[in-house]
Amino acid sequence: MSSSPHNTPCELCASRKFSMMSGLTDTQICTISDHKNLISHRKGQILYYEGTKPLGIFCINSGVVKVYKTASNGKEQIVHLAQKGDFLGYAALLGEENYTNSAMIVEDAKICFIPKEAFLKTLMTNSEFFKRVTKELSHELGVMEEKLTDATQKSVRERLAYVLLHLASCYGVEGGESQKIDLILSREEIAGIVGTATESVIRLLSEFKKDDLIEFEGKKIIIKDKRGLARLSDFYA
Amino acid sequence: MSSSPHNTPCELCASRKFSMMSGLTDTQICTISDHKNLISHRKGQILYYEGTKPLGIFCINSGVVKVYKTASNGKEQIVHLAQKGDFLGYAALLGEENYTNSAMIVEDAKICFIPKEAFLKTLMTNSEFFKRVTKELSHELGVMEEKLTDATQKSVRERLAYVLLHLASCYGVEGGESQKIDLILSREEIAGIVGTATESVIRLLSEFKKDDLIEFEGKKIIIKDKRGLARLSDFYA
DNA sequence: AAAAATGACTGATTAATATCATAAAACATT
DNA sequence: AATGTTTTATGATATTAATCAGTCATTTTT
Repeated sequence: MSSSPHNTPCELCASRKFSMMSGLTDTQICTISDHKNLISHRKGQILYYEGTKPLGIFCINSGVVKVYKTASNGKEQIVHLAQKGDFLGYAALLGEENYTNSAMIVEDAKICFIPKEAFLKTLMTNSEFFKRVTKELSHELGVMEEKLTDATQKSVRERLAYVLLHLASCYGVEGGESQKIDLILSREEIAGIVGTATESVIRLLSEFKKDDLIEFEGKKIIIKDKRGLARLSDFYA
Repeated sequence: MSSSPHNTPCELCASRKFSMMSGLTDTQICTISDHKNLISHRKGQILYYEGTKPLGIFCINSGVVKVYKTASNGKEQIVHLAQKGDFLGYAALLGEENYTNSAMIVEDAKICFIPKEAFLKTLMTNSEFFKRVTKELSHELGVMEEKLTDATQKSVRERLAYVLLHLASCYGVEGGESQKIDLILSREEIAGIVGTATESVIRLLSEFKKDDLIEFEGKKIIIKDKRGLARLSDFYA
């Protein structure tokens, strides 16, 4: 970790428009802006560990972070992939408990750390912000329930197809017919998102490639047939 | 549904001490108390459907409610079993979206309906209450992430063993050595909690019974060997 | 009480997926 | 370039759990 010489105020931050702070007035976010601290992180670095005490929250300026839980068999279940504008660690803070998951940098990132006090003060004095955070939290809960339902009721093939489409919608860059997922994930990480064994992901990706649904460009995946994958991702479609 | 003649104010409600309203002063909850409406529900009745617009929240006075999602294959995934003191439907309200799940009465219940306006007003004017709701929401998110991890990384046997222990901790009544789960759930509902097929639950319960881990008393399950089940519920124990 | 419907259970079979083993490829290090 | 290391890939096998089919038991309806 190295502290950046530049510490752009939130008011001028380019990733703000993607975040829960978009639309708030400059004065409303000044407490946060004054106390935050931008830090650069390299791939593989850990933001925080499950079980430890949260001291503040993280706001992603650039890069990608995986939020995951380590199961008792040692495998990682990735519960969320966070990118620019996303806040991390606020649930543990608001839940007044230790982190229930860990966070690791997947793609080199610039991340602001906002100390607990500054964050909570802003929440308490700015009900608009508090409402947004709560709204986000509520939404995340619904998303997680959906993931749970998919995990128990859909096959690995369906889930993988869905994950690819979802990744494309979040990290996709257009290329005519096809769409490239502009994010490098290992097969093991994809398995961690889907919730399956690495070998299963490898096999299914090969199958998808054979069926002309996807192709590979270096380590990145290109979606060639969105409709085909969508069909695969649903039960009866 | 029949409106109860008695509409105990929240201040005097016996289930309050289990709820997010415990510890709040009487004046703090008066807006809610003045606007709530107690209704009796019978087993099988629906509180709300996934996809519909929330008009308020529910506070359970007695009885049990299953909160579930219907998967594309038609099966139910039960995401939560709610009992006295639990609030339902607030995530949809705070997330400003339609219900992302449905709720059905599992055991005859008395439930207060608190209109959206009264609930939101109380939240906005009582930051202590707002904090509690947010705390609960954050906690639920962590719980759901844990369930997702279990669903993808643990076997059906492990999950069922865990579910039984969890049910015992929530609905258990002591009986010397053993502990009775004082709640009638169909095999299909247990399958919906675990996230598996009904037949698998039936088979595994028979197995658990054969191994003297549990026994049946009518429709209820008695935990005979808590430690044994705990051992089964973990990966390497 | 008889008939129908539902829920619990059992067995057989199939399908999906994890696991184990090993090889090839890619990448990093010296 | 040679080496070690990690990641990806593939094959064989084992295991788990779903599905299908059918019986028995219990409630509900007629």
